[in-house]
Amino acid sequence: MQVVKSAAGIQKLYYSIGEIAEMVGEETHVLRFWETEFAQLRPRRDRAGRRIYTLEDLAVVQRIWHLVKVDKYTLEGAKQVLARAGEGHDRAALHKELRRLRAFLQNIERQLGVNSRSGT
Amino acid sequence: MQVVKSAAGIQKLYYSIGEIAEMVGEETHVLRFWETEFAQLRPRRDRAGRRIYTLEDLAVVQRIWHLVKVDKYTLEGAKQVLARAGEGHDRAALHKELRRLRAFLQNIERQLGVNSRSGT
DNA sequence: GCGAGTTCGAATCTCGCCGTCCCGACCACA
DNA sequence: TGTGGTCGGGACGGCGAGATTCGAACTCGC
Repeated sequence: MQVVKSAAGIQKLYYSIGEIAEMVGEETHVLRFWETEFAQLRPRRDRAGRRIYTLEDLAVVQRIWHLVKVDKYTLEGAKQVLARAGEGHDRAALHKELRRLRAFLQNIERQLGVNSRSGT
Repeated sequence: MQVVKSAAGIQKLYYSIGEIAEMVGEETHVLRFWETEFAQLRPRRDRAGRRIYTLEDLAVVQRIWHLVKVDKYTLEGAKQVLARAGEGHDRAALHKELRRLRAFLQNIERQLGVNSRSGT
């Protein structure tokens, strides 16, 4: 707890590997290992070469943690998911995709309404 | 290819473990192993005690195969997914969930439209 | 009814993913 | 100046997910 002191309610800017490790309930060496595996996890360093994690970095760690420990993907599988999530940063494409999805859901809903038999 | 002979275009009723294995590109021993792991995969047996797979069994095998080999879940993860997929057969609940989802998507879309700055 | 092929279950073996452990060195700060 | 966190690297380890092996049973074409 040394990088940026936080007065009441003020968010810290950076966190050490030990703090992050504790937050997600893993050991520091696991975080270091994940760092060798996930291109998305590349915290900056301070002048002494030590990792400094932003809240964004924390989010990435938590994402990985969830994929691996809760969903139970292999690391390879988690990489795939993250890589895929990294796409689609185009706003127009997102819009389009959302519209498509909504139409799709609406369609399902319609079919559920009309077809009252539970055909196999 | 011995259980039920298929004339042109007629679907067979049952498939042997060897046939199923070939269809999904795995060895028979893998299917036997998966059977010990997945409660959903319990093909019936013929009088001699040999497995006979229906198309439904095939679908389960393919589902597992996709989860493990494409999505790259661990077996444990694939089990979770399958178990979860087994729930939610209630039509009303589905309706509700669909409506919730549509509203959710609509909301995202609205925010995308309004907020033109790429925050964070 | 014979040989070739498939399947059976159980036991044993293998391999590599995913960490663990250990190390000496560095750095901060009290 | 000593205590504690962090650094990277290399050796080590458990175990998840198959692979292999076995003798025995069954089926099929002939």
